[in-house]
Amino acid sequence: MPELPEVETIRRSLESYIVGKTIEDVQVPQPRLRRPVPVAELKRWALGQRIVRLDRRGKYLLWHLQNNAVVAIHLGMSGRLGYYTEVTACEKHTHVIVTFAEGGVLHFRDPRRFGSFDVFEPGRACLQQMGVEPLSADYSRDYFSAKCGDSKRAIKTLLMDQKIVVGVGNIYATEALFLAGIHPLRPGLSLQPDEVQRLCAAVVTILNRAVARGGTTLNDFRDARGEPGFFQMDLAVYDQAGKACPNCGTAIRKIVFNGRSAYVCETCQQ
DNA sequence: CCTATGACCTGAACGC
DNA sequence: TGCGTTCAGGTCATAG
Repeated sequence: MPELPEVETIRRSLESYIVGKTIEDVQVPQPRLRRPVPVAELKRWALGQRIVRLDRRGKYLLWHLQNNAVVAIHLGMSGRLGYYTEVTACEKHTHVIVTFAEGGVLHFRDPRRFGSFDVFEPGRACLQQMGVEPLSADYSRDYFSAKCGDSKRAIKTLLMDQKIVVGVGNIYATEALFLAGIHPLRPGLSLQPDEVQRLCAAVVTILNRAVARGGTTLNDFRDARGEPGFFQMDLAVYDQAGKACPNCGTAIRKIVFNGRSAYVCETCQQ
């Protein structure tokens, strides 16, 4: 489900509930996820530890513990974190339950099991293969050009490649390409310098807007408190097949490649 | 190395 | 009502 803005929204809402708290218990009623939840390691490194900081890296949520271990959570397509002040009955597809000494419990649910819930022991580097953060100073036209300027891959595929830039998924790649006026199927090497510039700027604009609005409410996105996002109004093209392009009125077309849907205004995006 | 494809899962929405 | 089909915000392994 979530891309960078959704994970960031969850991070912000969860932060106030669990930073400074001590992990008293970890239960794993269903360890099967993308990778099995490492139950023994998780208990070994997390039990009794205080959470000192919540961070986000791409689509991962990171819990930095007092002993320098890191809990890394990916929500896949359908992952949810639910915070409750009282002990609460375990819903279907609940994989991990974390209980805090100061009160409060957190449930991780993921029906499709594309998510993950891992722990990295103190000092062990994690998530080394990931690209730059699009909302950081590392992300520039020059960086993107260097990574994509020689590639024949479709620009939308490049935008979604987490080894290049993290956090951008199908919705925001689609929206950024529309805002930049660039066709999703264009090979990376075909983009002119001004187009790369426009695209990088569009990614930043779209992500900042989405973060400011608390993520996208397409189907069932909720933050850790169960509040819906507020972004539903201006998805210009994503999931808008047949509707009028907000710029020119041309019908938005759905195209499928790399096993994913993309939406495009064939007039505005060349 | 690069690229494309299917596998991994469940559930919601839709057509008949 | 129910059954079958299609599709979904993401990675990952493997084949060419």
